[in-house]
Amino acid sequence: MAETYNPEEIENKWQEYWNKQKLFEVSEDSGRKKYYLLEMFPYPSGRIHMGHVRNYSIGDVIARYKMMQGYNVLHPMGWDAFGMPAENAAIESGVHPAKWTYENIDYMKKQLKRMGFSYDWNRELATCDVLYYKWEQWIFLKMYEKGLVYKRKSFVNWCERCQTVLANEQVEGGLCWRCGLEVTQKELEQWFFKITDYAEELLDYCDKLTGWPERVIAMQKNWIGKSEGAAIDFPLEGRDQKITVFTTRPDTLFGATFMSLAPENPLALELSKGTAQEEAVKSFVEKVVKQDKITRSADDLEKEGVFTGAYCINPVSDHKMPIYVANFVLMEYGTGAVMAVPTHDQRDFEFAVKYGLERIVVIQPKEEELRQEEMREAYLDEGVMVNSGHFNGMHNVKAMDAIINYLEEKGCGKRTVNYRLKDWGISRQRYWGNPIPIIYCKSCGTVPVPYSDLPVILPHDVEIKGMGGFPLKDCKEFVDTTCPKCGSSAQRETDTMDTFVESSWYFARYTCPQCDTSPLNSNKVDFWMPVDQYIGGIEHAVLHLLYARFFTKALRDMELIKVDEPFKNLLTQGMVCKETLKCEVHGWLYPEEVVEGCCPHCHQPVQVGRIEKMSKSTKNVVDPESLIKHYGADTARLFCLFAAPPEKDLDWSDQGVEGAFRFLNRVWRMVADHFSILEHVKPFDGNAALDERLVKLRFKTHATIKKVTHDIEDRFHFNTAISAIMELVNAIYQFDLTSMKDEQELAVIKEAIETAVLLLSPIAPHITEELWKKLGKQESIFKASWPHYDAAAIIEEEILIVIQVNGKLRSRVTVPVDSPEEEIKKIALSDEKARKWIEGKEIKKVIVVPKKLVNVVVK
RNA sequence: GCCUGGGUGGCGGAAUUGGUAGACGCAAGGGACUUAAAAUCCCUCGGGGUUCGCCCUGUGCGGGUUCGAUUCCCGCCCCAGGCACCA
Repeated sequence: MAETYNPEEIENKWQEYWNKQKLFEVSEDSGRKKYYLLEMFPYPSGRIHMGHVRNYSIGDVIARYKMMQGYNVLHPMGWDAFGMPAENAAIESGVHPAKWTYENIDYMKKQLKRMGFSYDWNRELATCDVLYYKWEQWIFLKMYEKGLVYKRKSFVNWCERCQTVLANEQVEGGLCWRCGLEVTQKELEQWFFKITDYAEELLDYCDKLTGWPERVIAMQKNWIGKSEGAAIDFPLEGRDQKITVFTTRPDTLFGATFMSLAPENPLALELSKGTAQEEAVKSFVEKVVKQDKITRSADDLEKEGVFTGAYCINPVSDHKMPIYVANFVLMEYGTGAVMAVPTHDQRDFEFAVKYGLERIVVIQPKEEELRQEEMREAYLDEGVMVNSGHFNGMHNVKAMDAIINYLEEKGCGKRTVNYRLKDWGISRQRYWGNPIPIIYCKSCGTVPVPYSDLPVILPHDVEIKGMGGFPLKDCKEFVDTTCPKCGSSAQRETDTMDTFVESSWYFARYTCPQCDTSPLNSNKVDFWMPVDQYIGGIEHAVLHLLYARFFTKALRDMELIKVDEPFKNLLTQGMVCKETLKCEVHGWLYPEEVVEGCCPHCHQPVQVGRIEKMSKSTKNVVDPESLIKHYGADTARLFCLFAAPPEKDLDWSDQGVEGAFRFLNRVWRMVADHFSILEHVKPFDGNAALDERLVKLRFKTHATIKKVTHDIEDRFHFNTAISAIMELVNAIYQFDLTSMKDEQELAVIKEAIETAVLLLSPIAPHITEELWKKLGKQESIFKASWPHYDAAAIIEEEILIVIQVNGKLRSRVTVPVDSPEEEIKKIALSDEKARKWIEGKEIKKVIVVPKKLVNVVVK
């Protein structure tokens, strides 16, 4: 009896071998074509999860496949190591974030190694290492020099009890996630990156990213949110001042009967000052500004407002427009002021009805006549201009341009483009992040840290408390410094950078992770960039990918990099999901808790809930480690790749894993049970006549090479590639090797087996490496080249032709492949089964599709 | 509301350019091997009918184009994701 498949043993063995052979270490001085494959790096949370297993398995197949195709493959891995969980761990259990992070990295690195991924570990980087964040500070300073960084006041979520800033995702239903107190908005000085400078280019290049999924492009475009329109000035009554608004509907300008200001707009308080409205405006503004962002943006928020007591003048109609403060106007979009056209904007309509404001119809539809007093809602569609001075009678769409031209001539407006995209606020009042390299001096003001003084080292000994103050602010040794300009005592900036900053350039840093003379070594970065294939979760479709694109353009303009875009091709993989179990009383349950289908606490029957993303909170996670322990890394990889195509969500199935394991055992036995027979057989070289059975097997072998190559190369559809390999293995199993003596037969089978093993190797690298050796090979299977199909072997002499009558399948016949159309037609018409459906009817037409089918149309 | 995807057996999914719908796997059922079980191997497996040859029907729903539609077009329903008082 041959040895059985023991994944643990062989996986460890080959992982060590690859490591010793330095199989995956690459450099740029090679004559081979480069291929840069990158998967999104993980946050070192403690342990890898199934999402990582899936993401990195997909990447590893491509990396190994490209390697076997002869490419010089850069496949790095590292750690997105700054961030809040480390700080939370410190608050909860007193571990220092650095210790926590590095211990997690150690553990997760072991787990990744245990999966057998083909990383060049020499290039490993952790973003919390001084060497990495030093150069990020350098980039920050460069951006500061170029005017891409600025500081301004901005609102943040603030918890008064915890005395801390909260990220949007830490606000749960308007309450602080930690203490449950109502979250308020607090205005703080914040650092910003001027991503809006690149808005147009970021949008423009969306259409050039042909290797990106359409939906990601759509999301990015959506996020940038370009809209074209006009900026129009409204002079204030009785003051030498004006309000500028942005509108996409300049055609409705004659219908603008009042003005709405955002509560945050300083004009709101300014205009009401000294009027009877002052108090009302003040209390309204206070009330709205205090609300948290979630309550504020609720879709059922009642439209409310207050009159400011001031008026402005419609520049085209000279109409006197009351100025209101309204809770639905956003300070962040446009100018924080909106011209209100109640007849042609639903929000303005509702507001006007509520406060009894004037409505003037300025666009008339063709079908009916609008009367403002009968209108139940705003009219938003096209029509003809009315009540609009000399624009009357014009179609409103054409009038847009005409009105803007008119405003430009009059000097009270201009054509404008507005973006939804806002500048990127990067200030975080956190400890575990990259310190912003700025110094504040009483006499010199804001002073950037000189390049020669970098890095600004994040101090190790700080007290991390759950409540009150920012850890860095309380660290005197860090804060107190001297001004680089005048030498007098000064204070350091205590904000750290958003962790999205680190992930905005790590892909470039992988090309030269040790470089300490510059953020990027130009020879290396120019050799490897752009990333040929980037793989990661769809959850990063907007922010991370947009920021990384922005950084690449900014780095390009600093002449640190030559490419315009970082990622040539993008694959966004779906989530890993699993069935959930729920007790009506006790909530989510782990599968192992459930006793005979009942809740362990109340013994009520457990409901099998819907399939949801694996998550600790829904208790439907599967730990990769136990999976590997039980089945090995190859089975884990195979299952993840086989269960669904990468871009779709993957539904977890324990039986599916079992099936993947079963298949690997089947492959194992195919070789291991017969290797004494096969070891010294030379694979068939294609130079002799074979009997029919062997011709068919050879056909299958080479057709499988063709299909698997296509599925991996052009589609990343590993599930169909695997099923093709399964078919080949099934075909090989049709032969009884033990009783086989014919050399030619053995040669054809050996060719088939070697092919199956080769094709499977990027997917299940350990088992195939072992079997490759058993097949008598000396070198690693990953030094073998990817098989090419023999075109001659997949030429068919006879092919199956389908015979249809009136489009319905009636018969099948086998004909010589080169049969002329007339011949096929004749065969079809005389076919016994087909004749039953043709006889007694008039043949109207016969369609012959070469090599496919014949369709006889009868009446 | 707008923008993307998607809807195919009991389940995950195939069908690549308009040409045999359901590859491959899972589950289920049957059989072989075994004292027995596991493992393994073989067979069946959309629904309905059947004289076991086959026949009818079937890819969310309703139309259309075509010799022929899961695939293309129009209208609708449902699901998932993203965006959203964006002026």
